[in-house]
Amino acid sequence: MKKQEILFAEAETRMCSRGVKPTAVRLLVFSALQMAARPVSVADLETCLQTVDKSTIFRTLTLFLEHHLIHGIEDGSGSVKYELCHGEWDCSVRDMHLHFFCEHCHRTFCFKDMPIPEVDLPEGFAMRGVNFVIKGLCPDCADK
Amino acid sequence: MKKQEILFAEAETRMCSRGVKPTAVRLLVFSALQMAARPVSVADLETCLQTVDKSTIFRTLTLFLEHHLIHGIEDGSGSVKYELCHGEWDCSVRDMHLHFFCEHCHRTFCFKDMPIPEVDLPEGFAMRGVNFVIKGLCPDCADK
DNA sequence: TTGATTTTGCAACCTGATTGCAGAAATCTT
DNA sequence: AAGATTTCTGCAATCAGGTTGCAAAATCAA
Repeated sequence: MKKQEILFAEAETRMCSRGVKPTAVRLLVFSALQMAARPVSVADLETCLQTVDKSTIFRTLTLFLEHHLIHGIEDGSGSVKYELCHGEWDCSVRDMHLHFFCEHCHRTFCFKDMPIPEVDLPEGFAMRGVNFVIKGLCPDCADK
Repeated sequence: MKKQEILFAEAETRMCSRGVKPTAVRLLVFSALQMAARPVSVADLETCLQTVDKSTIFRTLTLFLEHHLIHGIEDGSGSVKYELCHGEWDCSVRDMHLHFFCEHCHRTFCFKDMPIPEVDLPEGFAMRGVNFVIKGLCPDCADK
């Protein structure tokens, strides 16, 4: 079985388990996310999936978000980035990790092994999500 | 001395100490930030400073940012929010605190007494700023 | 097959951010 | 004080990312 087929099989399983019908386009979008080395924007996906329309990508991502297949990261670049959620059951805070945005090359890095620190909110505040992005210079840009 | 005069005096001192010329408009913007209970957007400032143009507000905030008088918060609402930096010397991570964005009423709260947790970045990454926003429901919206 | 539902592409729109430019205001020079 | 120079501000236009309406295409169900 080829790499692409394995990805599609995994994508299909995952989508079905969350109640998302695995259409051809959705499999394409999902596997693009599987192959991405870092969080990607709608524009990134548009570039690598030339056959698929921006609005369809957008709606697909919205659907994935609603069904907790992916989460979105606001890195301050002006466009939201998306990545697959690897937690077993939901996109809870425990499944998330830190991100780093390089202000020079504008790439966003995942620090997969750095979970979001626990926080004790004041009485009455209920947490449903979190966005923790460190900004600065990545190793490639450190001397710029 | 009236409240407004005290604010202006403080604003002027602060601006001068950071090398920003305290024009009339800048004093207005600065004191609006002083009086704000929570981080505000350009649109918020436009509303409360009807005499000042949006682009001037924008340029003023950009100037304040460059001179570390304020910092910007990306709360995921689509518009950047701004608040005064209260640190003595810079807008370093140590001067910053957590923010909470209510997904129902779209208000952003400051948790002034909750500093950003320390993080150990991988070798080669240099931190210059941070954006840590918790999302969920505030006490007023908790039962919605 | 036929009719209903869902998915997709295209084009248009919206909103916040950003810029070009010219007049107004402040500053400098003599 | 007057003119030259620089800085600041308002207006209008532009840009980019996000979002939606609508109709055609694809899928599903009877």
